[in-house]
Amino acid sequence: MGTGMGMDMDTGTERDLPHRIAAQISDGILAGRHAPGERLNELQLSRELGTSRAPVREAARLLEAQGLVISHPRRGFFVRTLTAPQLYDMYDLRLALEIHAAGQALERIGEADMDRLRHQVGLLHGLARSARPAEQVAADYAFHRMLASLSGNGRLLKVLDDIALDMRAGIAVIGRLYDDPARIARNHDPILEALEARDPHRLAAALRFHIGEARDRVVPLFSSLPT
Amino acid sequence: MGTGMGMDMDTGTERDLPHRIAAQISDGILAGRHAPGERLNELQLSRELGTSRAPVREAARLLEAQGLVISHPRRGFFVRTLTAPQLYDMYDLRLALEIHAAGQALERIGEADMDRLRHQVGLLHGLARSARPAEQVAADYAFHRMLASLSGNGRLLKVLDDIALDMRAGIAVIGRLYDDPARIARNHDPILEALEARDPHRLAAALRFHIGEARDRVVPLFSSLPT
DNA sequence: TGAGAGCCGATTGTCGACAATTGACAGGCC
DNA sequence: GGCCTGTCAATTGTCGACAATCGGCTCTCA
Repeated sequence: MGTGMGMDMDTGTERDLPHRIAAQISDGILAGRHAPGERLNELQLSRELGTSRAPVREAARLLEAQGLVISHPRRGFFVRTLTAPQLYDMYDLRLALEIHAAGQALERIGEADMDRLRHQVGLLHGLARSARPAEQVAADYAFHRMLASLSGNGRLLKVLDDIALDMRAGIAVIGRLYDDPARIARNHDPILEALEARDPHRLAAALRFHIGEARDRVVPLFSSLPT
Repeated sequence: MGTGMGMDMDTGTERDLPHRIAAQISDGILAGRHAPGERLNELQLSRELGTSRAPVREAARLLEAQGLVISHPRRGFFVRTLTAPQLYDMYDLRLALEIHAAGQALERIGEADMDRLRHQVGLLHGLARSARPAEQVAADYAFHRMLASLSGNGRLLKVLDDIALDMRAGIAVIGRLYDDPARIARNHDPILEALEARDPHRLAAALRFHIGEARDRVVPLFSSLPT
């Protein structure tokens, strides 16, 4: 088993200005401050950030290669719009990656890791009644990311991170994704059980069910968007 | 099944200057003109390309997000160096993705597609005696990409493309990868047979064997590099 | 009234310049 | 002799400016 890097892909170094700007724009997109399809005005952004346009453009290039932003030559940078098939593809890809990652994780996982996973699922259950969608999404994502990181495959984790970011950006327009938090929390129990039983088959099935359900719930909802 | 885009992810539009520069740098890395770990001198590159440094920096950002290049703040951009575990991770990821993609492709594949796949494998066999490694690699890659594109998942194809580029860049230092072209060509036959038989299990096994073999051959070779 | 040509403000793409930082080199001190 | 320090060329990071281009608007004409 290979381990390209630890679970924290963070380099630890202070980040570049273009990277910080890219993070700012990312956050802006995720927070809904920039709607999908919206044009990113370089001059306006640079003024808001107190810099010139050059670092902003570099940040936009980072986001472009990451898939969050698309550049139309001579027109500028635009927040990427997601089509339903693209969203479906991302769920499909996530499914394949997470199942594979979980399988790998099974062979590397320790008791301390199991504890953290259990804790995370417990957190999910606790949040189920809190009616704070943002925290639920975060906790859900944290669990999946934790599991993926236990695969030891840093590249896989990076791909999943990119997908997660892209998905969250694209479906930020849908406010209420977590229509039944308790059910979603419960969907994580079989995953946990399969992990404890070290049963790769059940693990794959549980993930397939959970992610497949999310896909079948979100994609149709997304398809029937106003615009 | 979703289809985010066709098999040609090319936008069709004329490319940006930064994109063209990024392609140039990519090619330079793949051709071995830029060794892994080497610093990319912005001024020199811009002069060679007849532009200023701004588009070069944007190109470097594109490559950075893609993983081909890494930026050390205040130090510049460097061609990414690959470690053996990272290379292993890429093979592992490729394995998971290609198996998944092939499974999806099974349900969408037509007779015309099968013909093209057959043709490609035939080409591989023909090239096995040609002693032209570059063309063999290209033909091999073309087959795998074709199969992956038949999954209909554009995002998956993009990830595989990124990995392939990254891998080829990292192992460009190893000249002779195709020590036994005939054997590698033969490894594609079971894949083709499984496809014709519409047998997902055999298909997965054939891919696992083929890619796993490549991994077990390349990674140790890479580990024992001079520097 | 509707369509088309032409103008105009706004925005992008690129450039050259300048300040800040880095790594290397030479020189001095212990 | 080896290590530390100060200087210096080379390079990066950022900026403001300028030309090119785009989309929208208005004006004109049938």
